[in-house]
Amino acid sequence: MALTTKGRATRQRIIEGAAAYLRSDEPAGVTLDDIRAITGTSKSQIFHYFPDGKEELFLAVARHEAGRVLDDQQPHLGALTSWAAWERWRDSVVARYRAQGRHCPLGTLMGQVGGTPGAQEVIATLLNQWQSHVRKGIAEMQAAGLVREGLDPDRVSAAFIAGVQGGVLVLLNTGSVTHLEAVLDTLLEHLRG
Amino acid sequence: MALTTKGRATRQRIIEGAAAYLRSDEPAGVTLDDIRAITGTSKSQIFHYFPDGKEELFLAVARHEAGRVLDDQQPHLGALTSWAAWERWRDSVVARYRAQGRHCPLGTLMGQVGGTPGAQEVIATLLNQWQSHVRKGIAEMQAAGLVREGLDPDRVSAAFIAGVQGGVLVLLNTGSVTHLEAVLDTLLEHLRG
DNA sequence: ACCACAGTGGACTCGACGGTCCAGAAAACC
DNA sequence: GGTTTTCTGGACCGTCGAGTCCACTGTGGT
Repeated sequence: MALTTKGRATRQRIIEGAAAYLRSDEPAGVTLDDIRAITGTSKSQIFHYFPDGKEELFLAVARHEAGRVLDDQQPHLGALTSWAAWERWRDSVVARYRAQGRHCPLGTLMGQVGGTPGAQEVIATLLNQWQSHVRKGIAEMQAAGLVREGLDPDRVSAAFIAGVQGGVLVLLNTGSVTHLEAVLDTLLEHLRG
Repeated sequence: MALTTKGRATRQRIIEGAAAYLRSDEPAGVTLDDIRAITGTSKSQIFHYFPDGKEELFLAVARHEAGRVLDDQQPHLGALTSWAAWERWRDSVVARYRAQGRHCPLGTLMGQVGGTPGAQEVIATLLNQWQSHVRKGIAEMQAAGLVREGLDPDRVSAAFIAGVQGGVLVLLNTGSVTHLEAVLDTLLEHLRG
């Protein structure tokens, strides 16, 4: 599929429009027709740019959103080299998900193309990158002698990832960020030793 | 709706059949027709016993499954009064979800009746009960002087709940229990001080 | 100017699924 | 035993949403 300038623009408009839509309203369940309406396109355009239809489109949107997840935590996530930096990161995560509230673009997407290999790959990649940032942060703190020696960066970073995911999950269901804060603070306390 | 003995049996058969189906196969997405086929009932029976249709039925199944979640952790979850008991609990949680693998009956149900108040209430109740068991365990360990004094049972139990949820979420996506183990072990280590 | 191909609109098909309806079987109750 | 209510089977309906098709328009190259 050779895309002209106009074509690329339309394709991008579809992805970003869908992403924006997911981030705003939307209780649960997006249809191609929703996206069509939101982005001011026609059926044929969607299938022109995403020949495999729903799955291909949703995966593209999911990748787009997955990128945002990490971007929204920058620059803090990329430089966890001091306790102050860790605190800032903690705050940015809490703020981001508090703002997002009960909506979860990625969650909604996964609800529709969940089981497919492509979807799992998107999530796995996101979690891996996320965890490796945290792991790197722990290792650096360790190298600087700021963290108890006995800690396994692999294990603790995995705990952070699981904790954040769970905190967000609880937020999605209850609307409260206390669990997210609790798990982050508890793990940070444990890091401090 | 006055139910006869036969009626109660049929109603129960529908709920348990649906629950069993969710626990076994099922990639994502259950239909009333699936349940009808599995349980050997007819359309009219389903709407006879669950007049509000899909939502009412799925909520009943969700309540049924939510009960199992806690039951499967007993008797350990109810008596977290020693480190050995905590270890047994940890193992039972890991074992339960390892066995469950990538299926998540409750998750599937939530994917279909997710946003409704009823669904959120089921989840909120489950999380509350779960957390209060853990909180009680922490308080008892504290009272027995087995845990560092400074800990806030509320906060740490919240962290445990978030951690387990997140660990399971990662398991669902990646198929690996390492995150669940990591977060449980890290939090236990933190409890030990 | 022409032509080939990308881009666009929108009507249409087709299947899936939730929900309705009614007629008949089986209990329960007197 | 007869009547009333519950239980059951399954045909039927309406809607919604993914994906197809084709006719038309714009664009870029020569």
